Amino acid sequence: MLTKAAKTSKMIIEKVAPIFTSKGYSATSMSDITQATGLTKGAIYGNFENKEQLAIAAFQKNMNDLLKQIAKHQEKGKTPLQKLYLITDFYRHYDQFSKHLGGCPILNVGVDSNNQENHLLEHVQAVITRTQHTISKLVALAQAAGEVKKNIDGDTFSKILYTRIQGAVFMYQTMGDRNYLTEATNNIDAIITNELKS
Amino acid sequence: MLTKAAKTSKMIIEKVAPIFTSKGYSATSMSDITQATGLTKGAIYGNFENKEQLAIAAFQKNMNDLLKQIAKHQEKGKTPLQKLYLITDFYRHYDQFSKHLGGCPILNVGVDSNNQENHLLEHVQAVITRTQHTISKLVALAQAAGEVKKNIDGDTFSKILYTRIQGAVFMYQTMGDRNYLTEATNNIDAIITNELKS
DNA sequence: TTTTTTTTATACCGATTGGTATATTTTTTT
DNA sequence: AAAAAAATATACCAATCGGTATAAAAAAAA
Repeated sequence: MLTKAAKTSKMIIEKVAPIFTSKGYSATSMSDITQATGLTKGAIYGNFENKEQLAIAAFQKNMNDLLKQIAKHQEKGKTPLQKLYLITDFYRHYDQFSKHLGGCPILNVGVDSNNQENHLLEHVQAVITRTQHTISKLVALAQAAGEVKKNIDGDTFSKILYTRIQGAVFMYQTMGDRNYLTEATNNIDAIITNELKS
Repeated sequence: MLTKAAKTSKMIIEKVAPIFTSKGYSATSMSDITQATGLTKGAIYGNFENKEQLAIAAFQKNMNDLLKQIAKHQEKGKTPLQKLYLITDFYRHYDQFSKHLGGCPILNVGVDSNNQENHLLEHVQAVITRTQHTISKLVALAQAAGEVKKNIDGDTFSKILYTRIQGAVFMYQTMGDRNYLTEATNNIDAIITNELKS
């Protein structure tokens, strides 16, 4: 069973995560946090060391949600190649998912924490590296299964894919036009079909 | 001749612009501004209505610098197609240029001002729209000159180009790896050569 | 050069910032 | 149910926030 403290911490993180993601670290105040949780500062600081640690916990919660959802979305695919298509398919409808996260945490926290004194950037970098690695391994599996050409470099492809998706996410968010997501994901699918597929 | 006031305003903007771009609106304080300019708050508020107006002026200064530099870089090209290649070439070395702007103002201010109460986002959107239009017109000129296939849609291409570049800029900034810029620009050049060129 | 206007510095404003000591309440353990 | 432990609320802290009234200084106009 979860202790009372653990439950409260979880509740705080859930309420606060979308605020940090949408407003950014600096623009999110402790009073935003007490207001959103219905708790006082004493309670918040009883559960978290300081604002930064809370922001890190919130980011990790977002990452957990995101990566879990991507993994779940891939379950529908049977072969590695199908799973690859399902990653782009996840981002095709990323507007719906990111909405309840308060925007894309990778993009928002990545930009927000750059040139800042907090340690959030390192966490963002770790997730990006990890995700690219996942895609790269998927390509390797697809190659082993004979679905993808052997001369394709998985690392290079995963970087291109990730870069293009994040570009589309940025454009979607700042222009408010989800067509950027559909255009980019459709285009990546075409690349997979035309250039990767054996 | 420039009046004293105009000179001071210009100086303030120049000193302050990279701070706003790198730290973001909310994390940039008035004391950051007085410190960077060597002036007091009285002088700042004598030249600018408030913090937001100063941030807008700083953003517009950055945009002026950026668009002017892109235009200048294109001068080396004689034909519309050559100018198109020179746009991607500018972003190939965008790390050097953006450094003295405090990062990419489009990316940083675009993300930072999302879900915020200030009016910066609208300015970012206007610049993006304008830039995409410039690229689109360049494609039309290249088509008129017989350099680019007639069936290419300039608007679609400019969106793809811009989205990919901003994705690369984001990845460069948050991963600290300028390879993302070279990879993306090389790849776009390949698309121009293989798919656009007639 | 004197007067007028503009620009800047000083000193302040109330509000809010992140954070904490302590008392009270609520859980958990016994 | 009583005692011990943990979690929360209250009240506070100094520092800083963005912003302003006013007086001194500097520039522009006369």
